[in-house]
Amino acid sequence: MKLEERKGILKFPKATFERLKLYHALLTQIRLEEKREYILSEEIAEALRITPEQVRKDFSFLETNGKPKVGYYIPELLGELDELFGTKERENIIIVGAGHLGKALANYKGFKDIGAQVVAIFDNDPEKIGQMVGEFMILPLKDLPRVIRRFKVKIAAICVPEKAAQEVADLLVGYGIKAIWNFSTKILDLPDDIIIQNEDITRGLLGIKHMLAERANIER
Amino acid sequence: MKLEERKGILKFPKATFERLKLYHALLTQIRLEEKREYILSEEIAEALRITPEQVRKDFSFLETNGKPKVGYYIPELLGELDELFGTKERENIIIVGAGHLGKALANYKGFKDIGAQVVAIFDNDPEKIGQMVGEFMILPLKDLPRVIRRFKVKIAAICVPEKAAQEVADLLVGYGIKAIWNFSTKILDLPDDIIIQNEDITRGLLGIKHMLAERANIER
DNA sequence: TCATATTCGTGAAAAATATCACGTTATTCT
DNA sequence: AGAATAACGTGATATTTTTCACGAATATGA
Repeated sequence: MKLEERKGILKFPKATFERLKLYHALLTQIRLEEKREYILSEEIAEALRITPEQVRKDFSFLETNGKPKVGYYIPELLGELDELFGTKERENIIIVGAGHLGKALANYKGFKDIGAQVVAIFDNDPEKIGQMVGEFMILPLKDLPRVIRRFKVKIAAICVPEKAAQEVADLLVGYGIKAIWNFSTKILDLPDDIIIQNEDITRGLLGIKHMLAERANIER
Repeated sequence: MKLEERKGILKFPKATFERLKLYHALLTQIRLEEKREYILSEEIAEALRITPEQVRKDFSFLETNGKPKVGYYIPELLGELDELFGTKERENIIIVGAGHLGKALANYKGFKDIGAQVVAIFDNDPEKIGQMVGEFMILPLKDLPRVIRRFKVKIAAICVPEKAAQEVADLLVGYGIKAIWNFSTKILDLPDDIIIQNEDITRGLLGIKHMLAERANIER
């Protein structure tokens, strides 16, 4: 294990970091839905289908401590995770592509829980430009530079068809975008210093199919 | 390393399996867009931001061999991956929730590339029932049992608001659904034998925010 | 044809991650 | 208050995954 503490910022194992996101989501939900104060590692583990040991080990990288027989104090734990993920620091994002997917994103209400805020949605279809999506008016691509500058946007969600994705990504990078949140299935070719997060949903489906097939095999 | 070969079915390391999905997506794209026959591990690695050694190691679990100085023969490689993922065996899926997200899924054309097929979309809003989404008419939830039986549906995509997700999931499981493809942010509580694939997009955004913050730190 | 330059294939080593085991601590019950 | 019990914290161990290093194979060009 090779952890570094640099300028007070704890570094987590990558795998732990991934699970911290899950804990954050779970705890955020519990806080909204239930009026409970404490949660056991066992309960978290069951909800996320992992082991309690894993949960406790992950939390050992945090400051928050649990109490034997009682569990972790949810407000404290969630507070630390919020801090860690910077949910208080707002990051502005733009959406390119106002199809169903782009509209779904534009209407999503959960961004504020993770410190994000949609500031505009774009499309190049003259029919769509000017229409409203929730609180946003669909803007033409030529407005991209202005909006990116005005709102200091670093993150852009790409919701255009596969054929157009690379072109749009290049455009965005040209305008100074630092991270591409890619909802198209196209595997983008971009400079190394540009962050790419692919949300290609078909991967999840392949996983499901494989598990179903595996299960069918075992049962026979 | 502890691999098993059981009834002719090779078991892969889990991490390798995840990357095989990426190779499959990349090669599928290349076959459609370009007219090339061979690809180097180096090229694959660059596109996916991993190392060529990793690619070659992963492929070492497959039958397909590459040729030094030439690379891997794309049709053979893709053929083996298609076989592995069962893209020829069609799995029927239903969509519950005809909001923007459900509609986006219903209109997605890439399912056939991975051996899946949407057969119906459902909603409980009387306003929406009967409307068309692409080629599908939105059906009421009471039709669920009939459709599930008729099309032998094992996979259901949940595209309803967070508040309704658990209830819908329970309903689906009651009707015999085996795998839940969860597009809501709700962390579902379901029997262990039900496969759950969460597509909660906010996790990806947390990752982006973290990388941006990390980068800003390094640069200072 | 032979030398050279690439690129593949894959054991071996290193690194990362998960599991185990058990001491510690907080609560509950008598 | 003291004993019993349940759950946390974490070093040690086991497993998984990645990286390294180098021999083998293939194309290219003199």
